[in-house]
Amino acid sequence: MMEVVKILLVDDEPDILEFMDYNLKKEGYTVFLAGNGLDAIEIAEKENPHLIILDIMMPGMDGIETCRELRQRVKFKDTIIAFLTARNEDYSQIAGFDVGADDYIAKPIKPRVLISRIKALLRRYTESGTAEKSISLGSIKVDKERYLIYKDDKEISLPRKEFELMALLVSRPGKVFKREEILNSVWGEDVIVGDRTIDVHIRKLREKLGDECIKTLKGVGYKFDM
Amino acid sequence: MMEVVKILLVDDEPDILEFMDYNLKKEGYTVFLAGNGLDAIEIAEKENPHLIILDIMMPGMDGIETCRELRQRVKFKDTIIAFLTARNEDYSQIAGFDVGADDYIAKPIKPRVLISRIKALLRRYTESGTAEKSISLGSIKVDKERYLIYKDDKEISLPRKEFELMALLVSRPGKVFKREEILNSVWGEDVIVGDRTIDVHIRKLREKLGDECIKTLKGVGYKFDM
DNA sequence: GATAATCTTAAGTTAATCTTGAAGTGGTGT
DNA sequence: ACACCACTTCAAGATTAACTTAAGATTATC
Repeated sequence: MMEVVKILLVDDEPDILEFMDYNLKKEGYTVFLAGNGLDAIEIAEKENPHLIILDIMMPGMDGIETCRELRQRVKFKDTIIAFLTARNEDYSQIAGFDVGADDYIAKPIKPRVLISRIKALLRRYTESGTAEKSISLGSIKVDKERYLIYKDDKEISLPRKEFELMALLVSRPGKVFKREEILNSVWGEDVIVGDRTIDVHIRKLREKLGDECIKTLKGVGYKFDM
Repeated sequence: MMEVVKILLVDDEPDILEFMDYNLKKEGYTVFLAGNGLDAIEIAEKENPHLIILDIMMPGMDGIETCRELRQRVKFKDTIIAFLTARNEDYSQIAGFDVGADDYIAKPIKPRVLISRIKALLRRYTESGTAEKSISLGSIKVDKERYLIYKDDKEISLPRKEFELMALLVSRPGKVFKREEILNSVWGEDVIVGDRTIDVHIRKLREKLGDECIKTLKGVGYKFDM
């Protein structure tokens, strides 16, 4: 199960933000707020929300534009994006779906309807199995289904052991994995390989993904950290 | 593309049925009509519609009840069911999602919104790759009904195993299928065949469809990718 | 039942990936 | 400053999985 569900709300009207924020927090969601499209993208980049709710009508970059912008980054390929729309905005709704939105929610918002919709969206997300299949952190995304790493939207294909090692490190960012732990999960309990093997694989990863992201803790192990 | 899309409309008000019928037929959908829940189930059983739009408020068996009834049959597990709901029917909407509905559409219905919603629903269906009859990607199209592959509009006929293997890979483009998974879905759980068998079938596919489209991930499996 | 098509296997070949040892680097403690 | 230790780096060699081919087994078709 998903531990913490992060939702990013984007609307230029503070009242609406506050209202939704209140209702969603009450349900136990972690909520982030943005008042415009640019802020939204920035926060999304940092927080990797599971769901983004975008108001269509906003000054500056509108919801549709923001959505298009988000969808261009692989990182948000699997993020659920829903539009918030005032009644009678026929055209916007149509354009919205073409831009890759997953749903739209009509204003005025009724709390129970809102919650119900969000649950439905998240359920769909979880069921499609996307959740556990890919993890993204900062500019790096690990897609276990495709066996691909994305770095700054560039696709990087890694050999099996390297990929599995990477996936392990990324699975708990910041956690230090002892060499012992790494051996057990990537190589298996009973496989005997020398210590150099890990080093070399780490080196290959650093070569391909940049030196910064994997840190060495001398005498302890390695950790993934941005 | 899906050849014929069948939609079943269920409402007790003939005006609404006629109105939606007109608009959907204009878009090229094949439409069936039912005036109540029982008829709806009967027609659904016979026609296997891709999408069922149910009015919530109906005399006798209401939309929610009908939906629950439909969802109990495996046959309709993957059918998209949407509710038609009058404004302010808060409670109904919530109950609707719990019953396994995929969306709801608010009355009064506006043609463009209706069409847009339906397209979005069908797209979601297509993308999740559920019970697809034909899938096309780039220059390749797989028609499961006719057991045919088209490449650049050229018809290619494949032997059964080859076709099924191809269909499996194409069903989730980009996903890496492990040899184990391939064996289970193409050959069956309990059939024992050597590992080389898969290789050979893959080779045959590459021979006929070009080397590029099926990629090998050594030690993991194969994936279809354009 | 004969013929053709398809499927499976075995064997040799090729290529990607993994592993290792040796030499290099840098920090730490005495 | 020296020695030690753990990690890094490199490149050679080992290993493993996949490719290829052809032949035999099986299945469908007439």
